[in-house]
Amino acid sequence: MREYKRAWRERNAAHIWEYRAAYDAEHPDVKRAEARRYAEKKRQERRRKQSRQVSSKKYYEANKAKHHEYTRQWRLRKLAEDPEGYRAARAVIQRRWYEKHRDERNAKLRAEHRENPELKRAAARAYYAAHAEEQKAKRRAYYAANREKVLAANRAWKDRETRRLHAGLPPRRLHTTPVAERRANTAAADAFFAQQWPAEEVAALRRRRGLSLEAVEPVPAEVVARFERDSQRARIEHTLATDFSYADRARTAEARRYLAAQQPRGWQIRAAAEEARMDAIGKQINNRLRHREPPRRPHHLDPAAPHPMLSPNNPMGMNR
DNA sequence: GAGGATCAGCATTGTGCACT
DNA sequence: AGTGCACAATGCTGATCCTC
Repeated sequence: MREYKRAWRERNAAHIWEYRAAYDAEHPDVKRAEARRYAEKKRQERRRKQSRQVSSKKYYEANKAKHHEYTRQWRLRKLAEDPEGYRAARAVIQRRWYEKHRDERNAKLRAEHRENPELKRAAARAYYAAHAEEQKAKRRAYYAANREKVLAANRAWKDRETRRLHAGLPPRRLHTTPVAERRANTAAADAFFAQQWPAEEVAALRRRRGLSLEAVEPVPAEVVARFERDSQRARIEHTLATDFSYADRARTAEARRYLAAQQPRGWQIRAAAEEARMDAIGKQINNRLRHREPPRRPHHLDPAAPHPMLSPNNPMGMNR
C-alpha cells in the first residue's frame, strides 16, 4: 500500500503541488500555523540533540577510565576476531585522516624534529649501527638501479664546486642552527630591535659624534645636484629598459649621449673609485661571514676516523 | 657511502557522538 | 546507562632523497 501511494505521489507531483498551492492561498492562517509547527519541531530536535550531546559528554568525562578500558578491550576483541579485516578497515580510516591533514601533520613533524633533532638522530645512528651491512646493500642496489641519476647528480655537484673555486667563493655549507643557538640569536635580535633609547641618551650619542641638530651642516648644493642627476639618470635608464616606444636605436643612442653629457667632468674616475670602495666593503663583509672551518660531526661509528672529505682520493676533497 | 631531513604508514591511544 | 564505531592525534619505524 505504502509503495503504491508513493508511486502515485510521484506520478501526480504537479497535481499535488497545484492543489497545495490553491489550498494555502485560500487558508493562509492554516499555512502559517503549519510553518510555525514545523519550525518548533526543528527547534526541539536541535535542543534534544544538543542535550544528548551534553549528557553524553558528561557521562564520558565521569567514566573516562572505564571507557578507555572498554575501548581497549573492544579493539583487542575486534583484532582477534578478524585481524586482516580489522587492520584493513583501520588503515582506510587512517588513510582518510592522513590525506586530510597531510601538510599540517608534516609541518608538525618538521617542527618537532627542529626542536629536538637529537632524538631522531640517536635512533638513526643506533639503527645504522645495527644494520650497517643491510643499509650498504640497499644503497648499492639503489645505485645499480639508478646509476645514471646518481652520476648526473655527482656531475652537477662537481660542476658547481668547480665554478665556486674559479669564482673564489667559500665552500657552501648547509647546516641547521642548533636550538640553543637559534634561541640566543632570537633573543639578541629582540633585545637589539626592541630596545628603547631614552631621549637624553640619543642626545648624548649625537653630541659625542658631533651630530647635534644644531651642528648639522646644510647639504652642499653640489651634493644635492649630483643626487638629482643620478636620480634623473636612473629614471631615464629605467624608461629605456622598459618602455618600448624608446626601442628605436637612434633615439636610444641620443638619450645615452644626453646622459653622458649630464655627468660632470671626471665622473668616470669618481665612479671607479666608488666601485672600488663598494668592493672593499663587500670583501670585508664576506670575510666576516665566511665559514673558515665548516662544522663537522665525528664519524658515528668510529669517532677517530678521518672524515671522507679529507681523503686524498675523494674528489670532494678538491677544495683543500 | 655516511649521515641528515623528511615523509609515509602502521600501531596505539584518546575523544565524541549516534544509537540501543 | 552502556555500546559501538569513526575521527583525531601521537608514537614508532623504516623508506627515500639529499648533501657532502
